[in-house]
Amino acid sequence: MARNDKREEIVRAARELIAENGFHGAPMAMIAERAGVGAGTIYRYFENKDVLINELYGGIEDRMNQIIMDGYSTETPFRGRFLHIGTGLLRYFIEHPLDFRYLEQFHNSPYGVAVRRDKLLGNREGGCNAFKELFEQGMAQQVLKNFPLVILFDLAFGPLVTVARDHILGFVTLDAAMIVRTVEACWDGIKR
Amino acid sequence: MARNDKREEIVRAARELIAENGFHGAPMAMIAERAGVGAGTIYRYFENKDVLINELYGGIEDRMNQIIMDGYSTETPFRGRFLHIGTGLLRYFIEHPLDFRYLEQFHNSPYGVAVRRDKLLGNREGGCNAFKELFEQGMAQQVLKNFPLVILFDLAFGPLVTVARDHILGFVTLDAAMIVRTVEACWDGIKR
Amino acid sequence: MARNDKREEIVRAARELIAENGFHGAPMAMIAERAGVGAGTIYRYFENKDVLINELYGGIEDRMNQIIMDGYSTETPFRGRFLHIGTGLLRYFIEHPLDFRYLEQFHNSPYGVAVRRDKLLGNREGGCNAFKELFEQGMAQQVLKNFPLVILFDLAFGPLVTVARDHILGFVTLDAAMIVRTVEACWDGIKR
Amino acid sequence: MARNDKREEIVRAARELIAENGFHGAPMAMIAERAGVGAGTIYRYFENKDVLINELYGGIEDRMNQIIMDGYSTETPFRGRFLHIGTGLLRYFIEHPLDFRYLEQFHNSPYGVAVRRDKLLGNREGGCNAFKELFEQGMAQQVLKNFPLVILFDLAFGPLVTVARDHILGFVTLDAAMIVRTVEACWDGIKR
DNA sequence: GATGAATGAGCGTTCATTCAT
DNA sequence: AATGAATGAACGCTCATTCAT
Repeated sequence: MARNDKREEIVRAARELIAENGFHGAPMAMIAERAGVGAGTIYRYFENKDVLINELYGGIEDRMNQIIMDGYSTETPFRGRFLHIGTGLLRYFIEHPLDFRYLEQFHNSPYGVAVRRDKLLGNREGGCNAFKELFEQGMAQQVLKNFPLVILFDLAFGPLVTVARDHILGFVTLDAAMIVRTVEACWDGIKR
Repeated sequence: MARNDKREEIVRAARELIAENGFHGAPMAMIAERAGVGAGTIYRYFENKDVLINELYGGIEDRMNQIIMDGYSTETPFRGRFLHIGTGLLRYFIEHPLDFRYLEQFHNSPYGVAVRRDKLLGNREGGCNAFKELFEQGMAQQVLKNFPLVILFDLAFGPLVTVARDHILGFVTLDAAMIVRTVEACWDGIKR
Repeated sequence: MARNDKREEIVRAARELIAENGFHGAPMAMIAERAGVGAGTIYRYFENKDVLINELYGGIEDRMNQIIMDGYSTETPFRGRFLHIGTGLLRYFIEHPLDFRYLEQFHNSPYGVAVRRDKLLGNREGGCNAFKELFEQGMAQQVLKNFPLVILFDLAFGPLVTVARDHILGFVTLDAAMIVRTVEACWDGIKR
Repeated sequence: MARNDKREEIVRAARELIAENGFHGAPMAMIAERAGVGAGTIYRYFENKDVLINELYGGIEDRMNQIIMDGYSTETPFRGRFLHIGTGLLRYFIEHPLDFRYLEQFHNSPYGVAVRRDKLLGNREGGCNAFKELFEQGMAQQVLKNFPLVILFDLAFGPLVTVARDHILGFVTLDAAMIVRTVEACWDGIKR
């Protein structure tokens, strides 16, 4: 197995196990076994479990941003841009429940807080920046309600995450139309 | 220390530690130490850690419901009733950050999922029933958008939780006015 | 409850629980509960658990000896005397399975060894002395095989204990006739 | 230390401690210490304490059966066959006092009862089957007293176990001649 | 570089014993 | 005298991490 393959297997195994069982349900030995490598090998690629968890997070976020931002254009009117990102996000969650579960586990840990702080301070790249720009422009042009940026994020993101969770847990089933309607409702919440 | 004081100390210590560090970061021995009791003493009041966690949750929920529902009247128009509950909830979260953090930890665990399922099925008492009634009536009277109840919950609750978290983590600071404006924005999201 | 009643209740509860569940399955708190007394009360009557266990043993042995030796006469010929004691013993075991189980638990512990040592050295009273006398006389009069006393004990007692255990565990069912035949077989083993 | 050595050390330490102090007197940490390994290491070789206890038992039984049955021939007359097995057993006990004490502890536990049940039902291999065959044939050919098989076992085994215990505890000392005479006495007990 | 056996601190929990009431 | 709440050492077991091979 080539070096990169090995790393990839470790990442895949860790994501699966953590998403399925939480951080507690994913001991390093189990990750190693599922990845088909030795337990010690993981430590050649990741300094320790925390680092693995953080890198895993970054990988998911990157892939998610890429998919969401595909076809995104700053030429589109505000509402369309919001719907693009919002539905993209919600669709990604639903189509990648393992990633979603992982993100939830992650955000509910000390690291999650640190990462979120960096994001809000703009220290991190990603689709969030598109959101940030969108919201700042939207407020400047009086299309959006005048709120601290963080709250605008929460009004827009909050329901999407919660809805995705309920879909994945089986409390409700979202089809394409419902996804759109849900994101439209979020828009109603933030638009002036 | 009287018997009830001791129990209260255990509950306080557990809530603090779990809120601050999560379930993993709150070993029974540490809870006992912070409560100023012996490790075995906890088991006189709670059969095991799971029971402690669940009772803690129940206590928080009860207190929260009581405060939120105080002054609530089904005579008030829909919007007013929603604002009453929504601002009550958000205010409670902000004024009881430990409770809020605890609830977050709890809902991100297998127990949390089970509890949420019961709630949705109406098997549990509490403020949620008021919400449920409000939403069902609101939809029936065409005041609210027509959505599955679960999604309506998410559109209304999701942002409040997210906003509360950001306030508590210090990413934004909510004053009384901002609390109201935030809940009003949530109303805009669900109203027809 | 009078003092002696209380002591008796503790003894009864302890015997039952230890016989049923072994020493591990009989915590002091459980004994206290079944006896209907406070946990600390036991320590007014018995210095600690070990003392309780030992006194319990003595009580069982005393009662057993009394029953077994009832009607025993040194006038009877050797064989009859052996059958009297042997069948008495086996019958007692079968009719008092709790006592038997207790004795087994007890003998399989450090205390059991000490007690057995005392017995063989003649430091303890009881039915054993009758056995001892019987065996010593029997050997002197060439009715019994010439063996160290200890071995004669073992040849005579060993099967009775084992048979009783198997009866109580349900591996075999002994009726009155079988009891006699079993003890007769033991006699065949030791007689010259 | 090689892998097999380590396993062997754990087995040795466990057998010693359990034989000397019983199951309660042999905590896993103590076994590990005496074996010269870390506490967690034991769990690489044995799933849990119960498994360790059972495997230990199986190992002892296997070795014992092999030694006892060495040179055993179904051509030999009944008495000779019984003496072969009986003296083999007693000699094994005396020469392997740790094994003997271990077996006693084991049989006085829930597992021991289950194992004995299996043996009686013939679900287990080993020297017992030779005994069983011997007894059944012996009864059929009227050489042995007519007893339920279980009782015949007890009459033959019971004294051997008891004698071995007394020898090991130092209450009596058996030499080769005394071993033979003891087993002969057992034969007298079961022969017609 | 890769391995996986070995480690030991730390977990949740039990229970004989004490002592304030 | 009697209580039973409180204790904390000790248990079986897990798992992130190390290091000899």
